[in-house]
Amino acid sequence: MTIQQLKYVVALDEERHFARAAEVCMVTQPGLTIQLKNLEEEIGIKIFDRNKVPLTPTVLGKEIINRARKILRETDEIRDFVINQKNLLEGELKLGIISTLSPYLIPLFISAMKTIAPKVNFVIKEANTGQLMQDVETGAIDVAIMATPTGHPNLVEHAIFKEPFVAYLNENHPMANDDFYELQPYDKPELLLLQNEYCYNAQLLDICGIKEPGKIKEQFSYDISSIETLKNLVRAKLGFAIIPALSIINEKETALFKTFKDPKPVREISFVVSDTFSKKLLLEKMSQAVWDCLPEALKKDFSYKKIKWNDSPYFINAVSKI
Amino acid sequence: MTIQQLKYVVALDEERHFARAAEVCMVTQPGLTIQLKNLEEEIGIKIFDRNKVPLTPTVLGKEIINRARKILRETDEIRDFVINQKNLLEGELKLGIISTLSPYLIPLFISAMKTIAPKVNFVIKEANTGQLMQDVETGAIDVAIMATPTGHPNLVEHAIFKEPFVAYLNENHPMANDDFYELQPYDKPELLLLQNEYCYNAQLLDICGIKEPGKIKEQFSYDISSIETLKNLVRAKLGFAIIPALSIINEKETALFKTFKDPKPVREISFVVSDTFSKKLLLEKMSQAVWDCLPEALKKDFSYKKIKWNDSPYFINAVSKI
DNA sequence: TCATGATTATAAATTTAATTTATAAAGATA
DNA sequence: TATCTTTATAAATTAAATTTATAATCATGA
Repeated sequence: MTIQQLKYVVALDEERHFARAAEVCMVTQPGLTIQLKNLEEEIGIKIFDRNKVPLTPTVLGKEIINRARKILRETDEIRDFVINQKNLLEGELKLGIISTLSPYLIPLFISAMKTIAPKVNFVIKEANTGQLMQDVETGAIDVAIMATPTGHPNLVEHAIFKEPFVAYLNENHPMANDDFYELQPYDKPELLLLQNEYCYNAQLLDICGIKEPGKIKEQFSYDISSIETLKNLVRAKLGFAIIPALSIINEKETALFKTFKDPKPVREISFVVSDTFSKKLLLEKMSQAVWDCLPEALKKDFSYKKIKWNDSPYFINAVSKI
Repeated sequence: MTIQQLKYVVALDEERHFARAAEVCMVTQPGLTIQLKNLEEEIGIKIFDRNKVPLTPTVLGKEIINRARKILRETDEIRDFVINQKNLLEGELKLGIISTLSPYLIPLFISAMKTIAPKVNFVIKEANTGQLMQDVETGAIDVAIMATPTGHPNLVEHAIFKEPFVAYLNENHPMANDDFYELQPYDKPELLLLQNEYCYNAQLLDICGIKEPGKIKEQFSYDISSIETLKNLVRAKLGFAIIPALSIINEKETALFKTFKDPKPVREISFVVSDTFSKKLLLEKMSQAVWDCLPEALKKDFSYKKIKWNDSPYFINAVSKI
């Protein structure tokens, strides 16, 4: 069965005449006759009764013609769908992004998008994970870039990359001269966390295998609201921090940023959209833009351990290769 | 776009590997690669991202893969549908037929069906049109053979043939020696009708252009329940009858049966089924059987005037050629 | 870093299939 | 009976898919 044969069947039903149907299909009559014959032999039934004038579909033939029509419509819809998607590559897109990623990714992302889809205007909002999920659901933003899986049933996640965590030690740390960092029991009470970043903190607690956040170092009297602040606290020898890899790509002095031994703890970064989001080609282009602007090290395969930040039943904690 | 290309796309999504997908499709890897390329160029979008390992569908690609799956499923369903229909060519079928047709058609029909679908057992019920329509709707019978259109929205009609009416004159009739019959005003009061056959009588009144049945000849004191009775009444010179053509095929003495001049009045005989009736192939075979057993004269084109028997809005009184 | 293995892409040759041209057969028409 | 219309068939042609062979790419391990 070929799509062409289905076209012949439908044309023949409309024209009720071999020669005219062939003309409509821009082929000659014997070509159409033979292909109809081939199809009829393949499915094992006569679709048209040639004894009647004008020729008439058989009872079963009518059913097959209807099904053929549907299939042809659907093949056309594939084409139309792609064309429509291309039209959606202009206009405005409201993008939310978690604050522990935003300062490092957004500048690179925006310049990559300028090349890939120059007619799209981005309105960017920085917020925490909970806020972003809510905003996506209400439609306040179109797309969020955040750590996943969310476990939220109405949101669709498109994973883009795995961002490893790195440890930032101060120069007095016992492992300050090692190549890799491995979690030490004495580091746990020193772990610095962020204010108002439940998701991020939960990931760190998971890395450190800490169940009860109460045991960790008390927060300071002011809000630690950014990764940059964390770094400065480490530099002031006030603790030890675990930070995402993209936050060190602009650092000059890299000696005290230690990657973990394999499997490295990572957070999965994804585009999160509502399940009714329709700009799929734009999403694809954005995914491309993020991938293009990533440092090479993050594009390569590596052994990783995906870190969880919630206890959703949808979440599966996995050790695998990208 | 070809069905084969869609198969390749789906196989590739399942295997995520060109060589393995090609193996599944029983082709070589370059063949599959080229066809995927052709399809991607035709619709204008990359379906798979070959940069990732293993290769991954693009966001838009996922959508296309889903649509491809649906189309392939539907093509398979065409095949399955035909196979299922063939299985329905055995078992029992409850067939209803109007009494003005039954004695002439059923014997011929049954012997034709014995060749075409020998494993079908028919349970035949003779009844009037109203009863048959009700029986089809309730499922008491599967198929009815009757005059159409019925105008009933839940019934589906499959026209089989047009049966002309003929006039039966007694030997004293002024046109007894003519080749054709044309309706005469003096015949109207002499027209013989059937008891309990609203539909048949309505057709005769339509032929004769009579609006008010009250004006016609009073019925006799006993029920005239069959065409054969009508014929005998004519032979007894008790009136004039219009009868369906199939009722004279076994008559030896044909001189007093007169066909009408063109356009001949006809009744359209159809299979009538409920709109949920599913044995379409069987219906087709039955249609074939009826056609095969018809006298040649009824298979040929002729100019006709379709006679109505109800005032349904669905009915269109037409003068045309078969 | 160089060779190796795995994977996808490309080129040319081959096979398969669809289509055309030409014509026959069947049926209707005049 | 001849003619016209329509569909079917045969052989030749064209187009397209597929195969074989090989190149290019990229990750991997010595």
